[in-house]
Amino acid sequence: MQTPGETVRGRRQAPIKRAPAIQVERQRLNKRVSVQPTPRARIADVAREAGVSKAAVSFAFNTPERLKPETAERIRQVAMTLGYRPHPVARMLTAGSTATIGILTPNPLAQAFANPFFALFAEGVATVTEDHGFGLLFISPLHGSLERALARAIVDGVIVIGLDHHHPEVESIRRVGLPTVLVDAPAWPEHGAIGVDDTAGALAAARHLLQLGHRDLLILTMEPSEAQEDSGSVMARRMRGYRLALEEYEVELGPDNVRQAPATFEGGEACFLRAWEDGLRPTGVLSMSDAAAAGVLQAARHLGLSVPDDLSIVGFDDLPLTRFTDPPLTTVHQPVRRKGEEAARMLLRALNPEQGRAGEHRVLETRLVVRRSTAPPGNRSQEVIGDG
Amino acid sequence: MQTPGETVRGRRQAPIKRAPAIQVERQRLNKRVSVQPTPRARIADVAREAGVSKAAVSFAFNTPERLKPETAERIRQVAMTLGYRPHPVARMLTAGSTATIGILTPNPLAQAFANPFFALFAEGVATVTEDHGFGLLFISPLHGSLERALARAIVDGVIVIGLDHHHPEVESIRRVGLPTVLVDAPAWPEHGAIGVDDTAGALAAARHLLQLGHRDLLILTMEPSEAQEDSGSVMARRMRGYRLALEEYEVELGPDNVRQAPATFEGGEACFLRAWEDGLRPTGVLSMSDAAAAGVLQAARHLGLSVPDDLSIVGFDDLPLTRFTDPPLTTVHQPVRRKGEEAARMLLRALNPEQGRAGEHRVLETRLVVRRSTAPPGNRSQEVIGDG
DNA sequence: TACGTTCACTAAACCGGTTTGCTAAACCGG
DNA sequence: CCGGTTTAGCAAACCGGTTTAGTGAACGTA
Repeated sequence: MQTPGETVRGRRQAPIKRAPAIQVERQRLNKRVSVQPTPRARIADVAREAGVSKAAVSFAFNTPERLKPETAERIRQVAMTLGYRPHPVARMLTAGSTATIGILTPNPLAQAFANPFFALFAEGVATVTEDHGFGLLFISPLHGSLERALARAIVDGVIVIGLDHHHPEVESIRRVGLPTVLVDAPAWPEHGAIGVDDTAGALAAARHLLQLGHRDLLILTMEPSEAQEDSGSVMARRMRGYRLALEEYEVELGPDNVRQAPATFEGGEACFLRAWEDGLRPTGVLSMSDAAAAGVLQAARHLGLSVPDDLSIVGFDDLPLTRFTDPPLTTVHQPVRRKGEEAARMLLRALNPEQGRAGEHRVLETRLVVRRSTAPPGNRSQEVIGDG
Repeated sequence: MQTPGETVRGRRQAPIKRAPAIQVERQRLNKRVSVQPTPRARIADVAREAGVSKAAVSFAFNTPERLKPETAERIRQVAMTLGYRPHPVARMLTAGSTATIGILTPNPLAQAFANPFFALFAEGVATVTEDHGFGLLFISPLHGSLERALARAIVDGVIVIGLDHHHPEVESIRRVGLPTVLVDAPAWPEHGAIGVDDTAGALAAARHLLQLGHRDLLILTMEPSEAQEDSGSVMARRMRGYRLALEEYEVELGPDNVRQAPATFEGGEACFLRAWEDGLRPTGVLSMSDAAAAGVLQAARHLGLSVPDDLSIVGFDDLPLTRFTDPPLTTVHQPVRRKGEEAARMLLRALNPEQGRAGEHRVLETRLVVRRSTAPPGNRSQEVIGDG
């Protein structure tokens, strides 16, 4: 009852331990069994089959010039019929590099992808990495733990987006010592970083509305809200821009007038509707994301408000979709795709230490793009809360 | 001159071969040198430092109950101070699984991400994979070769999207024997597959326009165009739906009236403008993607055409953005996100062969969603080409 | 005191490749 | 026919972990 092959007692992970050899043996005998999930051919199988050493097989693929042409050809032939492909993991172990870089986000991926901003950023990153032959792995918290996800991640380096000081994960990232580029995050001496001038952009956005005559504003911030006023996060920097403008115009902001909404269509829509129910009647909305701004547009339509006559809206990001909304959205432009490209380039540079300094720190520009979602305040819902 | 350690002659890949040990040694002596890119601590370093065997270190992390609690603690302590994290690649090599699944697309990633459809699909996939603790790797052609990209890819299985019979890569995917789920592709006996009823959706879309009275239609197909009429690809199936409706209404389609455009905003916009320049004056547009349809909307605005009075447009996909366009887009709904979820679930099932059959084949439903981009044809640009 | 267990840990094999050092045979000129 | 150089290919070490089989000490028991 206890065949020598019966040593299989490992956990479910590797139910066939020594078995593959036998499998392949059998498979070779009667053409193709393949009821099982096809035990992969290993280099040793190819070697045996071709009557050469493992080294020769390796050479055949990597440095064929070390072999007699016909030998190399024969080996490749055998490999093909066995359906052999070098096990990428094993290969990487000796190569020392994974040819993959990671994009790390503190939010669940489902949420990240719901904001077109993320896809656009990824597009930028992908352009560069693809060009250099790198794969792209998305790293997000697994079962709530970013740390665990990071430990599993098979990458040569990571691009971290949306992580501020308050995430305890920064420390663990730092500890593993993976080459890193931080995007939209507080600078970090030993790593590269890239961001945009959030404060200036927000300042311009707020000034625009104030200049038009708006005095009752609603501000929509983004998801992770803790410690808004601290200088670390994107949100904090944008908030500062808004506040600066408000101070210039000596406009007070009610505590209820700063609200947090996920940077998604639904998030913005729901948030504005709730504000409306709470009795707020702003004439202008400053949203930290275009996605949420588009949602507000939707909510306004739903409430029978005309944009921009009854309500002005300014977004942030200048995503492609802003040109399609009804009306086209006034927003703060930031070079999202380029941010992705630059981040990727910085990281690739950090991977080849000799060719460039790590620890670079770049800030790209923002600028206000005025479209048709903003206008001087109308006189419809003006007096409802007029406290000025 | 030739120290024994001077064997370093390998390619740039591993410039420090035997060096790390020395490095770490030095680092241990004078606190922290770290001018170099921080040579990672290996399990042997931790073992030496803690005065135990490699096995013990491994146990400390994976099966601490096999160690005396204080030993485990001490080891973990040492590991922490050395900044040790188990090399994920090495770990995977023995584990036999990578805890990562791949999404494979035949287009460059930059292009894929430019179509919101892709992000939405990825969102669906991510929801499921994340839940099961799997990472997500995007695989796209590296330097033009999908095959090479696939060979490098460190995944337990792949979800293939947008690959039809005409891509020679299918054969190579098949050969490596990776668990696979095909999305929107012709079924394939040994693998799972999932798609939607494209033909029915397209049929409904075309019927809708024809029923409204449109007789002069422009059809926008998607990127890879070869062999459109063959039944394999999504495009072919949708085309069949369109043609079926046209036959029902006995409407002829000029050869110029089927045009190919990338499934992006810009693609649709440029394509319609070109058609217009070529003298085409359709009253209705059938687009195989919402992205291109939104582009057409843009182009129409640019040309001073009012939608739907002068031009009716029907998209495909029912992406979230269709609700924000001006006017909201009539389109064929397909459950994109759910398609991603189901594909992921099928693949995960295929990875645990015992718990479910592979080779499943599902077809989800489509349905027409009428919004405000379609109406009976006006009478403005009617007679320009009126040949009926 | 001898023996069987359990405990706590180690040595060595292994995962599947790549790379190094070496050798046997072929080649080559004198 | 001999010494030196190439050529073609092999054996073994290695990458950095995990896992198995095994060992010595401590403990309990008769």
